[in-house]
Amino acid sequence: MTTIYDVARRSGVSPATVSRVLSGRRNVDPELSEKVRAAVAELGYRPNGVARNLRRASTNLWAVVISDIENPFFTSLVRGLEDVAQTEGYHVVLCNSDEDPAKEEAYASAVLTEQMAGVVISPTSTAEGVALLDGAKTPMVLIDRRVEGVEADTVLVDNEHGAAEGVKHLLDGGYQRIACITGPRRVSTAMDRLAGYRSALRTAGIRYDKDLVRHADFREAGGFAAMESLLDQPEPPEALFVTNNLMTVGALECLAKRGLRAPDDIAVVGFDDIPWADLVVPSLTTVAQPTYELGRTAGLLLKDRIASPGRPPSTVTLRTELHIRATSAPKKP
Amino acid sequence: MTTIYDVARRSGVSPATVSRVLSGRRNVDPELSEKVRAAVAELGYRPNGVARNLRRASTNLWAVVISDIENPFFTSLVRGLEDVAQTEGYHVVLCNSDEDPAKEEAYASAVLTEQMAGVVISPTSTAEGVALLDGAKTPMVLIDRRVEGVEADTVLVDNEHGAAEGVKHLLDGGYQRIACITGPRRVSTAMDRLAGYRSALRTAGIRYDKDLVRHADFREAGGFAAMESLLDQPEPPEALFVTNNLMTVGALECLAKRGLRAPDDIAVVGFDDIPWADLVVPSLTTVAQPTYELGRTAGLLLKDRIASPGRPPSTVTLRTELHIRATSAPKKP
DNA sequence: CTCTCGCTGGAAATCGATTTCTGAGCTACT
DNA sequence: AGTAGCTCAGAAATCGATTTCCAGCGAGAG
Repeated sequence: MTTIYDVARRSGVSPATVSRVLSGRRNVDPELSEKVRAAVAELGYRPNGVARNLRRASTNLWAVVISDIENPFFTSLVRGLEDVAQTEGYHVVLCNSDEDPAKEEAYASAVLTEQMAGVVISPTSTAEGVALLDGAKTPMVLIDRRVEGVEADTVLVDNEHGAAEGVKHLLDGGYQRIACITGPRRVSTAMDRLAGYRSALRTAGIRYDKDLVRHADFREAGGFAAMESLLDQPEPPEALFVTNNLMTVGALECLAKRGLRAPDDIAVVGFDDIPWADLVVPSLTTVAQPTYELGRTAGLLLKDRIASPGRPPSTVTLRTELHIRATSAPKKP
Repeated sequence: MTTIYDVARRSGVSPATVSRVLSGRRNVDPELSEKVRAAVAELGYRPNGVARNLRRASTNLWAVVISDIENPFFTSLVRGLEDVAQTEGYHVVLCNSDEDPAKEEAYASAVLTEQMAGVVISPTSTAEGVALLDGAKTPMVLIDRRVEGVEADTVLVDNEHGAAEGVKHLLDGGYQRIACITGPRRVSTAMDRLAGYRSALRTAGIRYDKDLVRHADFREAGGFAAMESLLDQPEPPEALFVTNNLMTVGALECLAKRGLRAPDDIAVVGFDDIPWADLVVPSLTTVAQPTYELGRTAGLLLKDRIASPGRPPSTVTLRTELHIRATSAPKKP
């Protein structure tokens, strides 16, 4: 391993000068500068980033803590974040928490010991990791979910409005008995989207019926089970609103298993787009989140937070977009 | 920031002893040990990972260099890798190369300056990054593609066999004029899968017709264009084999645009599974790669390579699996 | 009883780059 | 001419943990 001392010796200057030439932070005699560059090239010198990090007391790493990179919602988000990171000179460390508070905390702990420059995190329900990071004043951006009692930059989508729009679309199609499968009560997105569902019903003058609502776990199996339970009722719903992509898939699988079809047997609108939704037949109507933008915005906020740690936290709320496709076709008379 | 010296002072021992207690690499008097632990707890001490990395001359970071995390093939692979990394105490740094040799090289360079412990890489066609890493003797696992002239651990799937199986399935269904859309000539997977296509035809006694073959870029737009060009021929094909997922989607979009349907107008088999393929109607027949296993295997190889850098490189070849669905239904008489 | 071996704890060196401090040399102004 | 002020190069301190080296002590063998 060639060090800065080797380069210094070779070019007949001090290590300090080599450092100054390479970082360009101070004027150096062009002649010496040239010698240093030559020595660097000859020796194939490459600075040791770890040593630099130690001295500078910071790294160029960002962590992104999400529940599962296999969920398309997160992969696109991570892509947006990575694009920002790359242009800003950071690298992204991928952390799958699987919604497990213990894993989240382990990653948060790693963020601290490895002195990472910042974190973008989608908190688990208990958010212990968030508390740890918040206490350590690590630059942090919350994404997708709010956390009570934590003041941090946050990027959200307008869940309530998006959900209301999706449900209103079903109402406009003539559906009245609309069921809702949402997530755990402790997760802000689940509650916000449920609120949107309720507000759309209220606006349409339809009474809220709690027998048409299920709280599941945001996973495929949970969506499947919730759908079964809804269909097993004496009077099953004629339309369905599901508050995330995995549960939507679970619900659709349940329908397929029972030989039911959307929209003829039951109309469906799902939150979160799915990849290549246009190719699916019948194609799925979704409340699409701007996932790439979510990640990109988080990256920009994180960059700003690192640049000026003192400024008050801001919350950015992005709009969802209703993608009307086949599963929500108007009710036939 | 509390350091090991603070802990040492507080517990009345030397920093060396604190280090020994925390790393557990040498026997320490239980009484001192207890004092140290108490001081650690009181001060909320957390070791500085960067300092440790400098002294140990290694980090606990793995880089995974892929073309695009938004491609489901890679997201599942990355997930498999990350699971191994986590159990082995490493973190995964995500690097999207976008098939751009310059980006690949920039990431390879970062791997070296940041002293990362290892790399899993899906090489771009020119593989300059791979050459750089290979020259620096960085522990490295090649994934998905072979690289001429580089001796490194490699994880592949049996592309030729998988492709042949997919094409044979079409032949068995009574299709004869089978087209193939494959990738760039410089990419090993494109050529291996094309070879599988040819060998299946040969086995069936069908002459290879180069007018039925297109080389595209492994992207959606390329698949779309290739499909157009195939359909615009005087005698269009009656079945199609596409060698990756994005080009398959492009080809299907082209069919949809022209009002053609699979399998009635043209039967389709695609390489790479797509998420929730079962929900798509008509569902797509695919030659599925064990993507999660690919990533997991790469992780295990990398771990072994780091543990024993001297041992000869090995290549692991995993099997593909033909998922027969609707788009390849047998030809109707 | 003495010598050696083994075990433990502390002092100090070490990893490699950055940065502060110091001093030399030069300019410019009084 | 003398001095204040400036620029720039080098010496040395620094970041924080690890690890080598050494000293002291106790046990066991000869």
